[in-house]
Amino acid sequence: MTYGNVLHALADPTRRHIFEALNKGPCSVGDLAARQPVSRPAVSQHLKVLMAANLVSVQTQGTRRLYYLRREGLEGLRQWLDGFWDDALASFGAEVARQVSADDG
Amino acid sequence: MTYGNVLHALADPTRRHIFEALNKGPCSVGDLAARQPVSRPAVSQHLKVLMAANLVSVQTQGTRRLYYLRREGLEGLRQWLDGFWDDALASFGAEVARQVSADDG
DNA sequence: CATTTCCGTAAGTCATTGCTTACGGTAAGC
DNA sequence: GCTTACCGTAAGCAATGACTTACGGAAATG
Repeated sequence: MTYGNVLHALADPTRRHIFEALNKGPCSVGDLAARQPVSRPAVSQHLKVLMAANLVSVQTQGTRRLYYLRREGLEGLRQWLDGFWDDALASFGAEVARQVSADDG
Repeated sequence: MTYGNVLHALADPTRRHIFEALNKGPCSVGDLAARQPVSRPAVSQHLKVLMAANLVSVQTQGTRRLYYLRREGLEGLRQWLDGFWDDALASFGAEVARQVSADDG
């Protein structure tokens, strides 16, 4: 479920651009929007989705709101991905795959 | 770009279910649809998307079409994820983050 | 206190998309 | 050859979503 939100959040290209931009360091919403081909409210809405996925966080600084990246938010997705290379699952999958390829030869 | 397709493909819950089901071994479209709350054509369309993302592949076997998982399709996404923990980027990000937290204390 | 800056949210629009039913096409069985 | 099983695609529909403009609120500036 947690990696579901992450996948959904990172599936959008604009959201990925914002996320990658924040990887270079914290940034305000206005500066973030200036480097995107979309309006500032659009960026704000995207940040809301990234927040819900625990991929970014905020820190108010005067009138500005500095968003920064949260790499921990990627952990769930990473672990889910690693699961596909799990030894037990891989060996089982390989065995079934061998049965399939057996029809070929 | 390649991980973009993967993220898009895996963002849909039904597609994830299909993908995870194929992780247990190859399966036909009908059997796949029997375990999903959607119709068979829907599964077929989802498989088309997974194919475009190089996440699955097919092998015709009589009238049946056995779909199987392709773990290589996840490599691009995995590498993209690993990039966020890259030493250089991380140190740079940490430095900027330190500047932000400097305002706090 | 009035103004400016920076931002989040509401409302509305248009494209995307996930789903369905209907159809056509290929391979096995009699 | 006809039927049956299995599947991909087309067409249509309802829902989601990404974007815009308009508005209102909070903090620095004078």
